[in-house]
Amino acid sequence: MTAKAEQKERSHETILESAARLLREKGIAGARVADVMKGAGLTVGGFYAHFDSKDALIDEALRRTSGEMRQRLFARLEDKPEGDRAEVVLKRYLSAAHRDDFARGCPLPAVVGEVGTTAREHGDVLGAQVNAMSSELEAYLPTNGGVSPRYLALGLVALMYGGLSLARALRGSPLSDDVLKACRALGSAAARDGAKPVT
Amino acid sequence: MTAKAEQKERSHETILESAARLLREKGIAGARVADVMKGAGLTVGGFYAHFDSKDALIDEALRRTSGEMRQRLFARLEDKPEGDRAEVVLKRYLSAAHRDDFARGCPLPAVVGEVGTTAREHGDVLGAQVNAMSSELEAYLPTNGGVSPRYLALGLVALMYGGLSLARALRGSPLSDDVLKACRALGSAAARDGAKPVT
DNA sequence: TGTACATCAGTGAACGCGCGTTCACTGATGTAC
DNA sequence: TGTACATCAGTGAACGCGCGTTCACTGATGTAC
Repeated sequence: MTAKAEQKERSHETILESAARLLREKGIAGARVADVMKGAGLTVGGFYAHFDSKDALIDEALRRTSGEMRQRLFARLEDKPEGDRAEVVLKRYLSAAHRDDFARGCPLPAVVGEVGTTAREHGDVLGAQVNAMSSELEAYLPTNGGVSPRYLALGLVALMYGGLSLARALRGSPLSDDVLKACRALGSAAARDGAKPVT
Repeated sequence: MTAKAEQKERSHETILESAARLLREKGIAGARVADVMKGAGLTVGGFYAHFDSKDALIDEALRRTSGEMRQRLFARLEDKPEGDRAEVVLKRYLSAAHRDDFARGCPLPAVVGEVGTTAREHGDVLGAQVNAMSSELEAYLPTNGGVSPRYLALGLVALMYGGLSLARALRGSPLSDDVLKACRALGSAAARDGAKPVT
């Protein structure tokens, strides 16, 4: 590959990293193309040599950030006793550190609301990420409850996302820490013992 | 009161109702002032005779819609056996009907993400609404679990909000119904039996 | 190896558009005498 | 009761601003001979 092409690849990667950060900090609408390029040390005009549109960038950044998040969330679980692993995941996700680390954390709090209202076009990509997260969690859940691990995992993902999302929106208020703590308690019980069937 | 003043009050109310609908359907940024006024049968220019700013309108609409939602959510519970009431609330909130009824449903899915990222100025109003919802739910929860009803209620609010929010973002995909069902299962078990303490 | 031309990553200004907000104006309602 | 003036809810156009996207251009890199 030529030096020119290598340079372009590096720029593409830098732009994507900048977008990944801004997407998590400011959401879809808040991640402006000009700001993304500035964050990558470039100017606006060059953007369209790297991505077809802002929407294409958002899709790619959403996949990237979700993947990164899963890696961090499920990393180094072999050290932990088998029965504790789901709880470890829950505590990592619902920690004050994760709440405060927008730039490197889970992208869901920044994008789910927009996808539900004004950014429906990212629904498919979002669905795939939610499904991937839930599937990975499922492997660490007990099978002794009345609810299948798949449903238990989906419920826990909703609980985790909901708790983190509220905690971020309410950060600065004591309620924020309370929400995290409450979700850890609720989630840990279910992750350990399973959940009962619903009618 | 003069007929003129009465007319103005009616207009104020109509504008607020229009805003309440648009806020829930399209979020904070998506609820444009011009669209709100058009929805009220008026033109843009008159808006500032009724509200100081768009932010003031959003705050008022957020309080209004949250209040309405609580009323519907906790209505007619006297008919139900005491031990079933929290589950009834959960099922109402996490129903497909509620997911599909943006205009009259819970405003949280449309606003929490924005408040966490680009609309911090509504954080206080949002916090008060979350607190009100949790407090009202708390009254219907058992005290026999290892976790206080207050924490159990906060966790259930996060689960409900998270489940509805994801289900709305994923509507159209089978995953959407699965998320609702999973959250009902997880929530019902906790609402009935309490939850265990967390370390 | 050297030279002439082609390519193309990135620049910076401009485009069209839509937003929140302002403002001069209108005409129906209200008030003073 | 009638008349002259004041008020003010609502109109519609304009303002300043920022967005995503386009485009003519630049200059370093790559290619052909």
